[in-house]
Amino acid sequence: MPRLIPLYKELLSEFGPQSWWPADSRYEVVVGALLTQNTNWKNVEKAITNLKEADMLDPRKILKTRNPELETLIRPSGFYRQKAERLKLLSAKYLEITERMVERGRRQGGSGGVPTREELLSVKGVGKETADSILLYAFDLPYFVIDAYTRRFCEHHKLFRGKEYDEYREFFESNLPRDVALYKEYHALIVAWGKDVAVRRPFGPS
DNA sequence: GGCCAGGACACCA
DNA sequence: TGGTGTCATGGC
Repeated sequence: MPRLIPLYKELLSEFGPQSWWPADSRYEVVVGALLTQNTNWKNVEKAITNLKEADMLDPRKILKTRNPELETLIRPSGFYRQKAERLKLLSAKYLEITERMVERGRRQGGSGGVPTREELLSVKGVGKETADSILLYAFDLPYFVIDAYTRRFCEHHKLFRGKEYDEYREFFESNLPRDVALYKEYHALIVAWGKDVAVRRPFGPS
């Protein structure tokens, strides 16, 4: 466990609990995960607010809406044409997953039918980071989310040096207890750290 | 007014 | 597999 837990405690005491993901529902997490791709979270908030005010934060309603209307609502999040298209694809998958979970629960009692990483990755527009964000923050499954901040964090603290997304993910997952709450908070804290570093040292890490 | 943000994908060699 | 172009808004 190369210093991951001590570092976690340092981050927690410096930045405090982040309590991610900021959302009122599971579907809102999914929507946010897609809209935040290469975009400032502030812009995503505007888009989600628009969807809420239009009473459109519902996968069935999204699927029934024409693209131009959807594009107008999510415009602040950028890349709005492709995101509108992909939000529909992801909403269809979301319905498939949640209906399956309900059915499985009814049949067997309890949980089951949760999404797999593969089925999320099969949706056009859902890459590894988005898939893992959904698995972790929307479905409480133990996948550690890797983003640009996480790579910088590893570089900065000389924890690990790799190139592939999954190399980083496996580094964290194999060196931390398999704890969903820990995964959630750790990733959020790394983002808080990354934003803080960006403000204090605008010309890059180190 | 330029740079970048909680990426993903297509296309090319 | 590695590099490059594309998608687009809003804040600083």
